[in-house]
Formats: sequence, C-alpha cells, structure tokens
Amino acid sequence: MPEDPQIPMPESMGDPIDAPTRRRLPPLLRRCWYGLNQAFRRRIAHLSLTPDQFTVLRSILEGDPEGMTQRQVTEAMSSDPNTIASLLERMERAALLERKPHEKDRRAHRIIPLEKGIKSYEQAREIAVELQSEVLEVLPTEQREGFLEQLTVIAEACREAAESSPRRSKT
Amino acid sequence: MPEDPQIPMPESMGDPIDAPTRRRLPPLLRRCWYGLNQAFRRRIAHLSLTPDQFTVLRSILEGDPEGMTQRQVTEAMSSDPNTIASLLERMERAALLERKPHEKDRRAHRIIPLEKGIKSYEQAREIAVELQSEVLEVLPTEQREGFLEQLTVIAEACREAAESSPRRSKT
DNA sequence: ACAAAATAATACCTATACGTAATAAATTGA
DNA sequence: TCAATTTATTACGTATAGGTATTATTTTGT
Repeated sequence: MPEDPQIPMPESMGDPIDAPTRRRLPPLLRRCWYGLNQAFRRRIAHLSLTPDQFTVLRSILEGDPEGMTQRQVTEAMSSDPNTIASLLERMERAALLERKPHEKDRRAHRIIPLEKGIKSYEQAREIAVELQSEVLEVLPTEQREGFLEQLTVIAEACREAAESSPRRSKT
Repeated sequence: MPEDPQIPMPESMGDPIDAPTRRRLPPLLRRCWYGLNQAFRRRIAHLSLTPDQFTVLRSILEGDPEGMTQRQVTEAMSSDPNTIASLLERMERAALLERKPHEKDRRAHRIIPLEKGIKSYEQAREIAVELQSEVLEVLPTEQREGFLEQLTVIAEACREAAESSPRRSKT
C-alpha cells in the first residue's frame, strides 16, 4: 500500500527522541486512554456503572461466569489485587455480583455475576461497541487490523516492562 | 515490507466486533497504559516523583517555564481541573513548584517550576526515554513512525469522543 | 509430616480521576 | 454601564491505582 518503499520520515526525525516535536508514545497513550475512558464514563453514567466496573463484568462473563477468583480477575484486567478488592467490594454492595467462598481453596473467593450486573453489562456493551467503532473509523480500513496488531505487541512490551521493574530492590 | 499486498486477515475477522477473540482497542489501550505507567512509577519511585507529577513538570518546562495557568496545564495533560488542582497542591507542598498570582488575571495562578522540580524532572526524563525506547523496540524499525502516526490519529479521535460526550443532557 | 515459602485476600495509606457546587473575577451583550 | 454569562480555581465526595503490612491457607522441600 505504501507508494514509496522508503519509510516516510518527518523532519522531526532528526530531533532527540524525547523532543516535544517528536511523537512520543507515553503522551499519546495518555490521551488515548483518558479520552476513551472519559467518553465511555459519560456515556454509561446513566446505567450507574463505571468503566472499571464494566471491565470487571466483561472479564468474568467472558472468562468464567461460574466464578473466577479475585486473582484471576486481577490478571484479566492487568490490574492490582488491592484495586480489585475494593472495586469488587463496591460492586457487591451495589448487587452487581457476589463473592462466594471457593470450595477448593479456602483463601479464595469465587466472583459470581448477578442479574443486575449482567443486565447493566449488556446495556453498556452496546455503547462500548459503538464507541470503539467510532474511534477506529478514523483510521483507513486497510490500516485497522495492522494497527491493532502492533498495539498488541506494544501492550505486551508494556506489561513486560512493568514486570521487570520490581517495587523494591531486586533481592 | 509485507510480502503479500493483501491485508493480513486473522480468522477472527468473521467474529462480531466485540467478541473476545477479536483484538479490541479498549483492553489493548488499558494494558499499554497501565503497564507503561506501572513500569515508570516503579523506576522513578526513588526520586520521590510520581508519573503524573513528572508529566506536570514536563508540561510546564516544555510549555512555558515562565508560568502556565492551571487551565493550561490541564489542557496540556488532557486532564481535569480538579485533578490538576490537587496534584499541584501536593507538588507545591513538596517544593517541586510554586503557584504565584497571575498579574493579568486575578482568578488565575502561574505555575512556576522550582529547582527541586527541575532536578527531579531531569533525572526522571532519562529513565522515561530509556523506557520508551525499550517498549518501541519491540516493533520493527520501519513500523515505528507509522504506528505513532496512527496512534496520534486515534488519540485525537478519543479526545473528540470525550468532548462530544457531555456530562449531562446537552442543554 | 512439618517448618518454610508462596499465595489469596484484607486493612490501611497516599495519589489520581472526575463529578457537583461554590466563589471570585473577567467578559459580553443590550 | 451593568446584569448575565463565562471562566479559573477551590471545596468536597466517591471511585480507582497501587504500595506496605497482616492474616489465613496452601504448597514445598527435606
């Protein structure tokens, strides 16, 4: 598709990699994530659901409606056990799901979606699909799959960067 | 570089756009942003600086070291006035910057970086540059600029989606 | 089998994210 | 000019992000 085999190279290519004139990954990801999140939050506010609560519901409904553990939800959401614990606590209070003792592992809980959670999820999902299409539409059709593939590679690299950056000294 | 002019089309292309088998923009952006942030937070923790505080310093140092208003910082960070207000308050307490009354507009403040903020920023920036390179390296060189361009387009679309999603009714 | 290490959650803390409301000052329009 | 509107910031409340420490269990190594 590129009419020129040479890589298109903007003038800014000569600038240092962190110059404001360069396209930099972190600010771009920041704008993407905050913008997408804000849009979604506002569009589903009437459902009394937050974007993260939606993501929890998506994770457990697509993952294992019979009951993932909190740890599994944490992994599925690329999140943190602390964050997930309080998130699930609020969602249980809101009757979106329930936590049952795990029959095999008495340390763990099974997270079970409730009717209210399933219904809210289904309504929000339509809005999510519409939003995603709206955003992806700004890329030419032929570029979309390639872009998402590259983003997948970058996502994996980010996850690895996080894992290889320990909290304390690498004792 | 693609050996086949045809767009590579995974089998999952036949699935509904929100099927778990499809590459979906929101989960990918989530993994990218959280992973990158977590990695950066851990790598600069010894500087007593958070990723957002770093972003504030970058914004004012690249924007106008003579004193942007909080509103301008808010725009530069694709953030929210409330968030920025408390962020700046903590940073002022930590002596990273100071807020001076604006000489033209008595409602506004000028945000001035302090020595400590500049020093911390410079140290963190090297880590940020290294991290960004590390992540981008997983893409073949020829794909990087194109990817960042597409991400720029997506970022703009996300921002527009957020702006066109009002908090309340569009009264 | 048993002490040590690993694991699932929780408790508690600080930092963001952002909604609503209030305040004060600047801008606008008749 | 002056009342109405807009704008910059703060105050306050709830939700999320994630660090450290603790508890309860399970798994491991010998």
